[in-house]
Amino acid sequence: MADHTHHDGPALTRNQQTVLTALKSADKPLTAYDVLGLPAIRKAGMKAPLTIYRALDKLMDRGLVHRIESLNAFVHCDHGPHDHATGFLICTDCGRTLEVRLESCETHLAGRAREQGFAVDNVRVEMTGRCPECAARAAAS
Amino acid sequence: MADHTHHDGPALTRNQQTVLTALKSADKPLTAYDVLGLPAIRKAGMKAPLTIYRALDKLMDRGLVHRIESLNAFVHCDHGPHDHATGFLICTDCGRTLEVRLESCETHLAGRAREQGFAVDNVRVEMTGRCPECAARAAAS
DNA sequence: TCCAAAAATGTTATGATATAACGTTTGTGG
DNA sequence: CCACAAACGTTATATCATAACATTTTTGGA
Repeated sequence: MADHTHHDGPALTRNQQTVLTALKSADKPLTAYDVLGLPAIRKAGMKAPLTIYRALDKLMDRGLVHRIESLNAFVHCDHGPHDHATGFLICTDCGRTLEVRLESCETHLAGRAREQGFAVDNVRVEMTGRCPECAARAAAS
Repeated sequence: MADHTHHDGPALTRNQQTVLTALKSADKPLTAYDVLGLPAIRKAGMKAPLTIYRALDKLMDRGLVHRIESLNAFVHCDHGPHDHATGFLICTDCGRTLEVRLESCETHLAGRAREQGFAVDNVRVEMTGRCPECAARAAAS
């Protein structure tokens, strides 16, 4: 190995790094405008929505960030780079999400699609419900 | 049986019926604004977005219409009333969708969630790819 | 090194999606 | 027939996302 880091393309730009750090610091998915409103983002000089969306697009291209469609929000990927589909568990009480791998399920889903003659290239799964903490809190009340 | 129809609540209102008919006539999902722009809708006197959204909300409550999150669009449910989760196959070429039942897969997905202590109440699956027609057309070119 | 092409960014404006607030009408049960 | 709830109309506004175009930065050769 010639280098001490694993490369998947060029280094992140300053904007991209700033946005990624912001998402990592958040404990739940943030909308682009949530990100835009963060002090760290303003300090970095980012002040237009497009600036945020552009950084998010690049981060998604690399699989470092995922979009939660049903929330119009973005969350950093805590599973490291991966090829297979992931699903998200979204707590309707606290808004936090949990990412789950869908190894076998992806195969199953894509199989169901193939039965219909459909050639799948992307699978998205979002599940809503209560996270363990919120379920416990609800049970206690 | 006392009646010849199966009831699941009160009859649809005129607005709801108009919107449902519009979605049934469409060959792919429509956004609320797509619906708003249809001649049949204008003829029925519906002219504000909120009018459409309200009808769509009620239709979704009854399971007669589904929302495709990744398209911000709505499609009528051609599977009749159902409890279990459904998935959508979305063709990235023609924009048409196919609804597929997820009987066994839902169990699997919810099981994965339960492993994490998550109590799931809703599962959404959206898959993009090419429908049989578009795949054939692409192969021919 | 320096230049040219590509990528990223800044800035302004605008497009697309969705809901708040509030008053009126309609439908339904007592 | 009345009272209540649901649906509706209307206006305004909130929220999410991209177009267009000029400028700067990065990068990869000559």
